[in-house]
Amino acid sequence: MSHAAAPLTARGQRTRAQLVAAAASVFARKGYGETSVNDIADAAAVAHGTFYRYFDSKEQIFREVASDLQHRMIAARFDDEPTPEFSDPNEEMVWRIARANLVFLRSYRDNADLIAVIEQAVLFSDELREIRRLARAAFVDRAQRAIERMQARGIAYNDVDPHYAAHALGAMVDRFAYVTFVLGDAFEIEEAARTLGLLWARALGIDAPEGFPIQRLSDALT
Amino acid sequence: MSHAAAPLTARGQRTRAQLVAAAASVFARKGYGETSVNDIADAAAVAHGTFYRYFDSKEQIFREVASDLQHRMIAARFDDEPTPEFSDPNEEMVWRIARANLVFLRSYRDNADLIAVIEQAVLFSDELREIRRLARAAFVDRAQRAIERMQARGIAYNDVDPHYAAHALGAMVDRFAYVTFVLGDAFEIEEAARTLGLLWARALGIDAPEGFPIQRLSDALT
Amino acid sequence: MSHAAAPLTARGQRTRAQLVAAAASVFARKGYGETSVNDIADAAAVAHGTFYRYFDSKEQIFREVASDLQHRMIAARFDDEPTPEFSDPNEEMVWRIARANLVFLRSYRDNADLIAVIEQAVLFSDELREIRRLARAAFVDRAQRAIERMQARGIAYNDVDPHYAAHALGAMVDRFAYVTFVLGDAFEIEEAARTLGLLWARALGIDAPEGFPIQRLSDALT
Amino acid sequence: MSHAAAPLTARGQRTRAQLVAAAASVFARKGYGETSVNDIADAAAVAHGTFYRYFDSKEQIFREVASDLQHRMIAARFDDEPTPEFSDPNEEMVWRIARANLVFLRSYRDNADLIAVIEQAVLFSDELREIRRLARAAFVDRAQRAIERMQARGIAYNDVDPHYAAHALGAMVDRFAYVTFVLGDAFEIEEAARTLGLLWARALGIDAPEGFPIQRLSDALT
DNA sequence: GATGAATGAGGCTTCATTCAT
DNA sequence: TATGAATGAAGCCTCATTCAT
Repeated sequence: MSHAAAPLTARGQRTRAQLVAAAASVFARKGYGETSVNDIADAAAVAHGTFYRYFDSKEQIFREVASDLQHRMIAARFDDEPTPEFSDPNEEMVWRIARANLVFLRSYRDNADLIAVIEQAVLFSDELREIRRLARAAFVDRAQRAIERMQARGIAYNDVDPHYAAHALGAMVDRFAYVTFVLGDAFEIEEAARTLGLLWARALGIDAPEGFPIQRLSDALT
Repeated sequence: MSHAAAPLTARGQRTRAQLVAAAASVFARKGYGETSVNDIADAAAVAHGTFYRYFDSKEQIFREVASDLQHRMIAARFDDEPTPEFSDPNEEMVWRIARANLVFLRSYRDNADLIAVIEQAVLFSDELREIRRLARAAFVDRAQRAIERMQARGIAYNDVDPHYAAHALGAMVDRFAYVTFVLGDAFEIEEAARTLGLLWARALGIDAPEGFPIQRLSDALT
Repeated sequence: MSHAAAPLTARGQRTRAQLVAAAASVFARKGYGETSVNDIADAAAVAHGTFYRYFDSKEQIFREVASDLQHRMIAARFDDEPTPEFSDPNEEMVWRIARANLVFLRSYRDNADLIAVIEQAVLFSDELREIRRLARAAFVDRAQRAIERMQARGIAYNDVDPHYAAHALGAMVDRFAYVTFVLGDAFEIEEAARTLGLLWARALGIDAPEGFPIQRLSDALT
Repeated sequence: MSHAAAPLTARGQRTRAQLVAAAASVFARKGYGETSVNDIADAAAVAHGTFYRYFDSKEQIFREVASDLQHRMIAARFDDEPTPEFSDPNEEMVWRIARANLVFLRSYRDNADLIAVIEQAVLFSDELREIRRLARAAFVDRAQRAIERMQARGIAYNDVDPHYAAHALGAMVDRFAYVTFVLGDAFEIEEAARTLGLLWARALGIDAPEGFPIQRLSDALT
């Protein structure tokens, strides 16, 4: 807070950005607890004290790093690509779901180390927990509204609460990504996106008969 | 060096057990990083130095605490209750799934604080990660085999890989519990078990028509 | 290196004066040790680095602030008001002494915070100690000469060394002011001046019989 | 506070005492601000961390050192020596006052360095200021009661408030000692005690004619 | 003249671990 | 077996001072 207000010169902004980038890298590599302010300053190639010109504490820079990542993750998840033409609307829906999953899995994979550290830190920072909750909510709310629309149109079963269902299915993808990219279980990413898409769609009651072709999915995103 | 092998007197065993119990309590309350050996010794009402007669390090006692919990969680998940009679086999299947979820959610809830800490610690201990992986595998393997049986009997769709599917659905329940009990999002536990059960069954293709009654579930488990 | 000699532009003089004023205020409020160069620069509304264009160190500006105050204190102590007419020369003498005390107590009160800080700093700066010694000497010498005159005229006892006595009585007033205005013991300022005046006069042997009226003192100084 | 309750073994008590002694010595030599915990630990010949087993902070050990000294000073001031026989009661009174001053000056001299540091620190520690106030009060109250008795018996003038007078005269001695032993002005200690005694007595109105012999004072105390 | 960025020495404190009793 | 004293590495943070613009 003491530093938030200071308008910075170009040089100052550069140094600050170096620190943030360095912090992201070091946090991802060593985790929150094992990272010292010294490590960050070293990685940014500035003197120890310089760190404190821009941040009050290790926790503060971590919040910034975490917040940045959340925003990038949300942006990635919402950044729609053009949808190819489908004759069958259900097919299109499954395609959309699977594609969203693929996008998410890819951006998760690209940031897995840092995500893992944030996941860890969420437990001892209320502020971070709130940031994380908002990021989750942004995604879950969207899914929830989609489910509500499908229920209204009779495409999805009406006997599940859209809020619960959206949370559960979001949790499925989220945790699958965690297990895959953080804990290192071996899954193939396109196959995972296809499977998650089918499970998700069918769980809601969307008619997605066996043998559904998901091939065009990866084609479209390569 | 390693204290594991030393045979202990009755008094020694008592002291050791005190330490483990105290550690579980303190870790749950303060997290791994914030817990000091001093805290544990204090909580166990033994002198600081006594700790090191029984454990080589803070990490070692944590592994023991974590391992204990995993075993209890696995045991809870597998500890089958008698199944009521069902005329419809699909209904029975959904009932089994939902009940398993309920059992899991309840044992998760009862240990949420400690689970959270373990989840955290998994990231900086290979050994802990392995313990966690095994616990997950025990559950996922079982689910996988169940899916394989259902696929073989034509109850479940054959176009998803049972391994992927089992992982994904396990992840769904796991993460849902985490969000609910650790991060504190407000979900009602029986409703969650019912929803997760339906999503799980339908995702695989099990015919679970709308309005499926799950009432008997909570009856059976109260 | 030394900035004292540099001739300054009008703007420079203004900045320098701002720094000195700001320093006096901050030192008074926070003490020497707790005041940082940053605090001073902030209070003067100049950039951090600007400070070092005018002063070599925190100690240097403090010496200037302290020295300024000493000079003002000395000036106040010597700045004679017109003496009212007295028929009794002893009465006049007590009046003079009491009035000098009152003047001193008042100027002490008005600068108590800063005086306190200087008192503190005297201990770790030889230069400051010397300034302080000179200020004290200016006052003590005057008192000493007055005592010598009174002894010569047979008004005061001759069996005390004027130097010792002047020091002791000066110390009395000085320390009384410190206890009152710095440490915060509750004394009423006019009553204190009256008491100190009587004690001072009688200590030297000046005939100041009981019930000496000091009323005109406060009248004259209001 | 965290350490106050711990009962210490003999070895622990030894170490603690070493630290206190070392601290007194270092504080006296370097002042409060310039003394680091490291300095104290070094002087006590213990490891840095050992300090924190016994004290929470530099401030805490300083309070203990200061408090110890105050108690010793008070004890010295009150520790009465046998009074020689006097034919003249006024002479005896002056003798008592002068002797008290001499005792005080001597114990001040023996601890001047540390007293100076405490005087300094009083300004930024409320707790210390309170300790100091109590020590002063103990002395002033005694003097005040003595003055009241003398006024009642008609030995002292009744037109000064005993509380003000006691404070003022106490301040005189206190500050004289400070100037002499801390700031280093050159005064001879027995002569100072004699002068202070005469000034004190005469200030109150005690009849102490010129040429009062104080010789027996130093004889009695050597 | 003024700015604010950068430096790095130095202080405080914690705590996992070892040791003497 | 238990105790609690001792250790010292390691981390966080401040701030007087210098430097480039």
